Amino acid sequence: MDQQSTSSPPLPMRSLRERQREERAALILEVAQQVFSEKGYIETSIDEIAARAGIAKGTVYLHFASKEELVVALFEQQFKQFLQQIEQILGESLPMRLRLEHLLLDVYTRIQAQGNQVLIDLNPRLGLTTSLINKRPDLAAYSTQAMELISGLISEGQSNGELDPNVPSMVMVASLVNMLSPNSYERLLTSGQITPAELAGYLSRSFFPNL
Amino acid sequence: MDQQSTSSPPLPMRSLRERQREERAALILEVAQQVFSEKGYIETSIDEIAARAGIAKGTVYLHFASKEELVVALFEQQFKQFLQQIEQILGESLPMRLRLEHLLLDVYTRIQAQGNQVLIDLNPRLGLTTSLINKRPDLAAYSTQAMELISGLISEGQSNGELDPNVPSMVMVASLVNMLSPNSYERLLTSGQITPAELAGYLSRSFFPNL
Amino acid sequence: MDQQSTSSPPLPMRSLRERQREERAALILEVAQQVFSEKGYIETSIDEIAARAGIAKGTVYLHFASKEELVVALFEQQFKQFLQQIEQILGESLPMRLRLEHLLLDVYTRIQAQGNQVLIDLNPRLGLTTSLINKRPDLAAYSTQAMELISGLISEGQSNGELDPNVPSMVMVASLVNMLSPNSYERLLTSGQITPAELAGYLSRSFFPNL
Amino acid sequence: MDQQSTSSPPLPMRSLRERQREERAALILEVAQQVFSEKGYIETSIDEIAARAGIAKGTVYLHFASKEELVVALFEQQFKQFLQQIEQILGESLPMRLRLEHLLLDVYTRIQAQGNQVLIDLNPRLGLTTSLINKRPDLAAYSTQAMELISGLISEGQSNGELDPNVPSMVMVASLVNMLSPNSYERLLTSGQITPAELAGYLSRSFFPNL
DNA sequence: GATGAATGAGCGTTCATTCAT
DNA sequence: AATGAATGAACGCTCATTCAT
Repeated sequence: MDQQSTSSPPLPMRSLRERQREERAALILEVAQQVFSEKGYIETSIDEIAARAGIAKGTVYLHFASKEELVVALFEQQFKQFLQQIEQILGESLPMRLRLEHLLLDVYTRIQAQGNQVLIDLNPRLGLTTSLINKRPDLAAYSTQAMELISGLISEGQSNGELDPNVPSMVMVASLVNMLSPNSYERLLTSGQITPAELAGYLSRSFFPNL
Repeated sequence: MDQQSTSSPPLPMRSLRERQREERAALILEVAQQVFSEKGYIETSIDEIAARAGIAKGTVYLHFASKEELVVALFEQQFKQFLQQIEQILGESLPMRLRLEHLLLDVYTRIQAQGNQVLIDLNPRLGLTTSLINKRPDLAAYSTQAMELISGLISEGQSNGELDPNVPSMVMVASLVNMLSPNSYERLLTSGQITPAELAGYLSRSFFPNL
Repeated sequence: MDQQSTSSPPLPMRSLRERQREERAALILEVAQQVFSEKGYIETSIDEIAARAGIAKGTVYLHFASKEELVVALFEQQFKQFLQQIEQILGESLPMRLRLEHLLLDVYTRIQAQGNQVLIDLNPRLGLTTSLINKRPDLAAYSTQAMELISGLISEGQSNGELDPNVPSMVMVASLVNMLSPNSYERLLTSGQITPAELAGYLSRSFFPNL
Repeated sequence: MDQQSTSSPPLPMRSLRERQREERAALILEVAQQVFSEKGYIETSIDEIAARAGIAKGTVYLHFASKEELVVALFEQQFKQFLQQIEQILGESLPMRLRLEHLLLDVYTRIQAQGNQVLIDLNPRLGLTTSLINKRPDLAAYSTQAMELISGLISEGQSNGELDPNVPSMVMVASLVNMLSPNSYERLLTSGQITPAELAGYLSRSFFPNL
């Protein structure tokens, strides 16, 4: 009666299981994100992630082979989302300045809402150590891709006169990236001293002094 | 009669031992700086610091009461140097813009030479955890002092027209601090893509768009 | 529908695990008692307890949060047993002398069988340090309770003429407590030179010289 | 002038040095006694002994080969004193009861003045562990010698009718030894609830119920 | 002889990972 | 699949002992 598993349609069964599996993985990632943000990579224990997710410690290992794999999966998921966001915003048919401002606004809004989750640069705020980063050079590809998107935007701005062509684009890119993985900005935002829109506006102006 | 019998100066003896002591402490700090920079606070073991310094583990504890005291001593030493540097540069009788440029140049030169050691804000790059920082609220005083110096510079620039008074000074301070505890800039500098002077010049210009 | 699917009793499962858990804890306590008795608190290492129990060091910490908690748990377990024993014996409807003799007999029988485990007074034989004892003033309550029980017995004996009312009761209590946390008596017993019954009889007689 | 050491009379020189040496050793023993009494053997560090004696740590090792040798020397010194004291008191031409009372009075007076220093039985109060004691079986000889002295006294009392001959002498010896390495008695004395003379009197009476 | 800096074995404790159930 | 008890390597720190000065 209860052992009929092999004969009935395996597909729905499978996909149900698979869906459940994915939900579990997503839950773990979500909880992991929170705990990593709060405590940093090293001080976060698998125990705490499991406890907050309401599952057993061993279950985490059914989905992620190690703590390192877990943080890498999290990084990839978030970076992919971030890349999509950049691509979408940069693809809008707006003047370059407005697209930049949109991007900053978006990032800062999220930071104010839930702390910095952008993880650009394998966000050092997470306490990711150089040694871990060195173990996964493949992850640099994401960073590169983001840099290229931003580079393209900068170049575009320099060709059409919106940006000063005398500043090397790599400096502009670096400045922008710095604005996106912010240290001191975060404090301004989370302390409520300034709104994301205001901050985005002011910083955008420093990119477009003449506008 | 029986106490000053040797007639030779007892001071050199003392100062020799003391000098050796200080050299040891300096060596430990130097090695600790390196390892903390490479691996972050938590992943750095006293064992490794001792091994790299060529001394025994116990010897570290003759100079620093705990790992925490070690990192705090390191932070204080570096921050004091940094504050002196800021004070000296900001006190020069130069237009505000040149003093700013000088400060950036100085910081970037050091970063290029030896990696970021400025540690502004209990540099999260070291992986210093919130819990550690909360245990030593006294250290926040250093940060405050630096912020005030920078704040003063910004205000001065806004009053004499060198800086745009319409941007809130706290945003300008945050931008400047961000430039001083640099994420992406570091890569540009250590990879040799740009010189400190160039970078300082370009970034300064973003503060003074009209000059 | 989906939760009680297995139809078999979930309780046995639970209680099985719980039983195993308790057995482990009991095993650890038992081994700890032995090692503490042999070496004293400070010289006993968790490593040795684990090794003798045939488990890993970490496993000890699944049951007791720290070495201190372990010794406290051991103390409480034994003192509770001891208090129950005193209360039961003192509650018997026998002449005071016989109850006293019964108590001594009981204690000495246990000492002969397994060494002194009474731990009265946070037994200094364990090498429990003053600093540890000071950290847990709550444990003094056990001692107080035992002293009060014994005090009551002595007072009773003095009122009904079984004991000499001219000796201050505190001296009698101290003498009796000394008999219960015995130094030299232990040697007599464990060396087999005397039986518990004989020792109890003789000592009882020194309390009741006229009977 | 100051290098005439080899030609002049070496004897006084030697004995001076020797006397100084012995004074140093005595000082160390004295301080060690204090610290061991306060903290127990294991929690006492050579560092603290040296510091309290006002000498360098290494100097302790010029006089005692190890921490264990130090505590053994201390034990021997004190036990020898104690044996002398027993011998002297027991040799007095007094009725046995008064000699016993004298002995108890003497021991309790010292306990009240400075805590228990008798160290009988390698006093477990010092936290001396069985393992240490087992390493030095030779020390048992002191204990044996004291037991024999006390045994003689007891036998004498039993032959001349002062003590009940029906109680085996070993029980009486054990009781007496228990009184001399006192646990609960110490509290009575140091808290001032009773004087040494009173305590000695009451306990003596329990040995001589009919007097 | 005296010093005290240096040593390094050893301890209590944590936690990523494994595995029997 | 899910559990969570068990594991054991690794860490921060202590302190008896040694040894260059």
